[in-house]
Amino acid sequence: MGEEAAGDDEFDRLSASDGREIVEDHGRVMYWEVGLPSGDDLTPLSQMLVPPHLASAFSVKPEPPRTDMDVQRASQYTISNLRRTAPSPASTAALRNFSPFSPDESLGFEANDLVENGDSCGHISRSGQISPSAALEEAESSAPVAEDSGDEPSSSRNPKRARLVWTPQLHKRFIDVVAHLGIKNAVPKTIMQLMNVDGLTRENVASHLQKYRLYLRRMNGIQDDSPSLPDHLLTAMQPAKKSLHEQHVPYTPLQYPMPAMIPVPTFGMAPPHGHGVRIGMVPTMEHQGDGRYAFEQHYNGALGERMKDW
DNA sequence: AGACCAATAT
DNA sequence: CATATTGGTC
Repeated sequence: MGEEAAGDDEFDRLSASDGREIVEDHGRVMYWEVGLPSGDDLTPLSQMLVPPHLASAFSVKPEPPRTDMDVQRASQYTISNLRRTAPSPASTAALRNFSPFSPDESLGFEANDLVENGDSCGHISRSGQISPSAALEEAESSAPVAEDSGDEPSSSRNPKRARLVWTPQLHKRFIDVVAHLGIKNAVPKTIMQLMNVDGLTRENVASHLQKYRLYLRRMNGIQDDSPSLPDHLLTAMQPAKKSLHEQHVPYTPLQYPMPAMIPVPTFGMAPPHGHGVRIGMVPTMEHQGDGRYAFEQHYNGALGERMKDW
């Protein structure tokens, strides 16, 4: 795993409510934009890059139109990779924050996007399609949010939360956090806090943690590395690496400042082979005494990929 | 009261 | 099987 490779210094808070302005803390990012064409000079998202006739002439499949959400997602992915790649000076120890986009404002847009795209599994699955393995190892993306479309159970104080689906991204976050805290500190509440995922509850984490522990237990009992065990699974589930300094990790280090990940509630179960885009609606929110925000809901990351056997 | 965690329920 | 809920314990 990337271990603590991801360091980065102070964090830059990219606040792009609508995709353009990049506000950040120390003017660190702005200069990247110097000299770049302005938005008006760029090709509109709606415009096809390859003209239809050319596409057909070369048997090129037309690219699905991109939406702001797509762009943001791609941007996050890029940032996330940059962070991991860039060797961080000293401050390696503590994993740093990364906060692609401000969570706040990001509410409105995806709801529509999702709705309109209803079934076009095309773009939604993108994040998960980066390649199955990639999805498990890298990609961090936000899950689109879907408002309960025409759902009754008043969105407000609905006591019934939809079942959370631990997508590979969510699980990855979980693993990262657990790995970062020692086994000692890896308890539900702390994990939940560090994961910083909107709508994720302590109960959700506790349950997952229980399962994870069982997995670990079963895992080291059977050191057998016969033929099975698909690599990526191993990678994903590897026992938390104890860093040399995990002993005392109050809170700080690993932090996912923004609630980019969104739990994916669903009602029905995933069809045999994942693919349908399930839209879960989640009622409401509510909250734990300490610091978390309320929530949103969502649709399923549609990554057909589920965690297979871990 | 609140958090953990294992057991049990859905 | 994956998650949620429960209940005993600290």
